[in-house]
Amino acid sequence: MKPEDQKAKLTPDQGQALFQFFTEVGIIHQLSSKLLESHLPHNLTNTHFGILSHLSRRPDGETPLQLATAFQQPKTTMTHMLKVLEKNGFITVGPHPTDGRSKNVTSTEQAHRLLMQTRMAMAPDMAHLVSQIDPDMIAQITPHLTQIRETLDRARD
Amino acid sequence: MKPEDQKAKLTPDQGQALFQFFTEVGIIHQLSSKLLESHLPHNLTNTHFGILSHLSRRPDGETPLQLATAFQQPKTTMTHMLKVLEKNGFITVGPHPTDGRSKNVTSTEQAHRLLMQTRMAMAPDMAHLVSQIDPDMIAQITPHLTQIRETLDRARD
DNA sequence: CATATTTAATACGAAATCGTACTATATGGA
DNA sequence: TCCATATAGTACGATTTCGTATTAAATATG
Repeated sequence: MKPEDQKAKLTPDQGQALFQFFTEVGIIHQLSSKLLESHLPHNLTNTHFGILSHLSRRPDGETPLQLATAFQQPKTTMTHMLKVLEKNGFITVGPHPTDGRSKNVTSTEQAHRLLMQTRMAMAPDMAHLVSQIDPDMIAQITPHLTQIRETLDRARD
Repeated sequence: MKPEDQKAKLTPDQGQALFQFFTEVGIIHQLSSKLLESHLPHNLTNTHFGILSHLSRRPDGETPLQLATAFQQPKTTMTHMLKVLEKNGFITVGPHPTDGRSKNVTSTEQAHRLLMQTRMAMAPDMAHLVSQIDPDMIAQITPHLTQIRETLDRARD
């Protein structure tokens, strides 16, 4: 093998390490989702909560398609999720101000209350985790995760 | 507030940081799952692949319940997934040698071929990621993730 | 300005998820 | 041994997921 070999090469160890990494990420995701959902009304998921949280930071609202892409969900799945949130009074769905094909989704006061309430309810769990995990370590790791996420995102061609 | 205050306290910043961390983990999980699934037969998921991979390291097989707990899935979901894997010839489900209530699940030669093939197919993607991410960083982070995963796991009471 | 193409959302149906209830087997006392 | 209780798996049904096809509105092109 010449050094001018261009192709990026993957050693078995590196492949192994990446798989290991993704496996841990997957399990953490599942466990943390369950932890969150244990404090939510039983028909609401992690993603529902994420949508409400996202909308709370955007008072002008978002379109269903924006939400679908933000949360990596198929449009049709988002349609259904929004129907659930609307039926439970956490969002209002109105006409889009400038695009007649679209809709405008905003969160309600009730959603705001749910967010506060849920964060309250999770505080003890979070405190427990922080007592076991070392928040500095989290703070150090997160930017790296962000970078990995961005790379994965760009790689989705 | 006296110093002998016992309760673990959570600063808003720490809560914020944890949420941020879990959010990144969730997105990475989704993106990496999609990446893997793009190289799998279209009716197989991340979890199916995980099951086959898990079984390939256990020639004596596992019970459905062991698999369900290993992959954080409800028993009934596992029943369905195994039915799919069996119908596609990736596993065989036989009687349990010592427990009449249970079953014994083993992976087939065809599953072995699928695993090899899929890892092959993913190699270029993985190599691309490694070229952008720095494998040492992954190697450094993963043990911390493992620790967090274990903590979360213990915390599920 | 007419019309072809693209885009946002949904209707619909097939499949997957998962909680509840049930069956069959195992196990731990009396 | 007999029976109470626990455990492994599944049947079933309500809900969710998501791909395909459809509708309606926007945009581009001539």
